[in-house]
Amino acid sequence: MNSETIRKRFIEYFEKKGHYIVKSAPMVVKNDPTLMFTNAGMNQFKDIFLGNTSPKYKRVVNTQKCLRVSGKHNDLEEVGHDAYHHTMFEMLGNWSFGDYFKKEAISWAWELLTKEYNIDGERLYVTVFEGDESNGLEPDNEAYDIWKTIVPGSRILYGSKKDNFWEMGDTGPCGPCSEIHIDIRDDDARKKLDGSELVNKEHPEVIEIWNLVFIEFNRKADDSLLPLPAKHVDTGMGFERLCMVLQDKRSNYDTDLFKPIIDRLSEITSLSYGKDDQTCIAMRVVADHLRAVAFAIADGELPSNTGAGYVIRRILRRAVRYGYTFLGMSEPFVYELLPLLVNKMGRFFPELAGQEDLIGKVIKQEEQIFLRTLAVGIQKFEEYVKNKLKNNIVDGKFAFELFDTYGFPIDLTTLMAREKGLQVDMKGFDKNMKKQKERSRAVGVKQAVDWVDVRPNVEQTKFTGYDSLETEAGIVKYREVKVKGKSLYHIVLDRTPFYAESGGQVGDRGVLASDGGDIKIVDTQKENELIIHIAEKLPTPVPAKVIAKVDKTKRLLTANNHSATHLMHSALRQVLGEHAQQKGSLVDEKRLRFDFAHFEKVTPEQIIKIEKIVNEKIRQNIEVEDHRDISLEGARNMGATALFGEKYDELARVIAFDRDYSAELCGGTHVARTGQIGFFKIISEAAIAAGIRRIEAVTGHEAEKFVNSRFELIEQLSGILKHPKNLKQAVEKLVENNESLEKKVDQLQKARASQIKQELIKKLEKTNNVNFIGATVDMDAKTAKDIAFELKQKVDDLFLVLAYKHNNKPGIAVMLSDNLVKSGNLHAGEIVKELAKEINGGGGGQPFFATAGGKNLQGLEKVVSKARGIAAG
RNA sequence: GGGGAAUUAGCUCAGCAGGCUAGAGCGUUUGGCUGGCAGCCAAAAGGUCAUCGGUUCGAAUCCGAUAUUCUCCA
Repeated sequence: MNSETIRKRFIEYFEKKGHYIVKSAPMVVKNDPTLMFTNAGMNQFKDIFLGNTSPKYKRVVNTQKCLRVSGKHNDLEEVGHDAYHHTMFEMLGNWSFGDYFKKEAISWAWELLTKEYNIDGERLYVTVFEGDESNGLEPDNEAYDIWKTIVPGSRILYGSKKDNFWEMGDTGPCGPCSEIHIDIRDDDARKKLDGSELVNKEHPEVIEIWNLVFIEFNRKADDSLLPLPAKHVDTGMGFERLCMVLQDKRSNYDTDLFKPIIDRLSEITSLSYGKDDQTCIAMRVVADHLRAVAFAIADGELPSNTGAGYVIRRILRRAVRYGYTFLGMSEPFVYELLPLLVNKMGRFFPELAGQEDLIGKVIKQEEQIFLRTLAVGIQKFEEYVKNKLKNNIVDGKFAFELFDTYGFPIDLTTLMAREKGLQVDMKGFDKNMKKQKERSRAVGVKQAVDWVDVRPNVEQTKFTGYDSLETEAGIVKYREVKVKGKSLYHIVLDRTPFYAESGGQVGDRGVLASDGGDIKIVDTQKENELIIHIAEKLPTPVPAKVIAKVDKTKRLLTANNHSATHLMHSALRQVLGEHAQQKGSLVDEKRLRFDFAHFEKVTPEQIIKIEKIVNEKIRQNIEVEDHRDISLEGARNMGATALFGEKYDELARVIAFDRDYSAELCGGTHVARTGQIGFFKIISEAAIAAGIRRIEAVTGHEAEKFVNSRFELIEQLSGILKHPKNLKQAVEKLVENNESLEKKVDQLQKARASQIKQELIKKLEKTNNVNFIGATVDMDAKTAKDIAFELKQKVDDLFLVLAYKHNNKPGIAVMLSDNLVKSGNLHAGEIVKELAKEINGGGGGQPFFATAGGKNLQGLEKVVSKARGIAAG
């Protein structure tokens, strides 16, 4: 059975049992401070479990793209070394939100495995929760009794809290779970030792394939458990592992999901898979990481040097590093594997197939950048070995510097050291690494505190901000959050006009007014579906009722920019082509920033065209069409632009300005009529990544200001030039004149210098085989230096002392011919120090040329006479 | 969000225990030689040493801020 069929069967089975099919949420998580990437199937339903929102369907089935590379689940360093760890994987799941519970979940799981997938039931073992006294939890006898009707007791095992009690995190929904394990050993091995002995014992052939979680508690910050009002089922079955079992393989990497990629790798590298250990590991690493990176980019997360983008960069770099070290690849090659992945998964995940070009380009460029980083690191290493190596040990501090500053992987340093018969001081490296981590962790620690409930049982904040900017509201709950020792307060209301940051639009500011005083809201953020008002101060007592007022000016200006963004998005596609899709955006009250896919610079002509179209639409004063709670299907029929990597509910909102021109799925706030935007002006266009460009633009008042400032600049320039008829010509002429004048000044200065030189030569005094020139002159240090160097070329046996005055400060320059320095035991630096005493100063320099500065102008004459004395010996 | 590093000619970089009035290779231009596949020889042009400020007699070099880029950690 191939992987596509396996996935399809799962989904269709539960669809038949009344489950609604939900699309995989994007792998990259937005609006959740605790999570960067989706790391479990339940992530997108978290709000339902937490009671922040009510489910639209009680039964749901899905396959979820997951990435485990950071935080609690970090599998990155494991990947490649065994047959089953992955960074990115799919989690198949069926869900019940307050609907069916243990009985159905268990019997359907059994039926699907043994009937649909034809797995031999004899090979399956199940586990149930044994209870835990410290939490006062009973054994899960209910699950045991249900299983007892299906499998003999000898194949039902009790498991500990570690294996059979599932928790979302330190706090939050949790409950006992029941796992299904499979024994895929051969018959001989099974006869010798019963599979039940090997369950949960890390045996590679007796493995868990499905976890059925029965969520019934909420874990509080004080570690106590509260029963939930509704009980839920959350199941997760690793898709890659299931494919391995059903395709009768011993490694996930032998399934049709990975084999084509590994075969191609074999071709490219001319190395065979399955022989050398290092080669196999490297190929698995590459095959796995390709998937993670490609899907992340498809979800809109580009490699970068901060946050989630940095994690993506690291994954790709790990692949390149293994390829470089163990597969001999010193040119980009990962991107070449992409078409195979698209061929395997592109049909089910259109975001992948639809952006193949872009993903390939981004990967290729990223590979090139990293190979360059490696080359620099190798050079630094060679230099170090040549110049600074002591006792054949590579200093840990240096190894860390290579890693920390130049991004050179430590295992490559070790490898290169070994090739030269050197050792790396790993203790020193670890010590520095530890310091770095402590530094980072010391700041930005967020303390999670439980919410203080003011009025429980309010399900979800009602957002009223599309229609009004002021509402009476009640405070539902609040909490204090400490960031960097500073306290911030999070407030949740039962209804609010405040727009929380999302879809690129910044959060609202404003006040919550009450009898007890106003609460100033500095920002509004979303945590999943929860709208959080952020304040720096909270009055005591915390008022129960407030009037929530949004900062109107900021909101309106932001709306201008947001609507203009939509108008521009359509204009971009019209001018550049349909590929110019949104890749990111930021809208606030000052400007709009828009990133989109495009492979070359947008020409000035195209910019003008885009501006023209947008301004045309503004002047048409189009009324907004605001379709709320429209079905996804309906939105699509309207021709609404949906974006990859955005998470949308089943019910969407469509914002249209002239339906044929612009219709987008959008949750933001917009103008009532486009005329309100006033004027649109692009102020910059630049590349930000491979195939991604960024436009910044302003609207209304800001745009006016921008144009005016340019206009003013021209006026000022024209004014400076006394308002010529043709400004451009006048400037050109000015530049020309300036050039020729500069040349003339140059000539004159040279003439003057040569005149001074002549005069100085006239003052030459022959004493003691030395040609002494001493003079007090009026010039700056630079000129004195110039003259000194020129005289050195002209006069043999020169002993020159220039005592100069500039800006009412005295200075001395001493120049000696080379032969005097060599034979005469003279040193300009020493001489100038001695002379400087006369002007209350100090100085120094090289043996043949030195300078000094001081304070006493009166001493200048003395300097010359004293110098004459020295020259005379 | 925090730490480290880099920024010098069109390109790639050297110079950085303060002081050779800023160098190399490639590229460009000019002249000469030469029957090619990076031809050879000679010469020239090309630099606010990222920006701003400070220390100093003197800063590409030391210090601080800013910008951009790289990089590690969270």
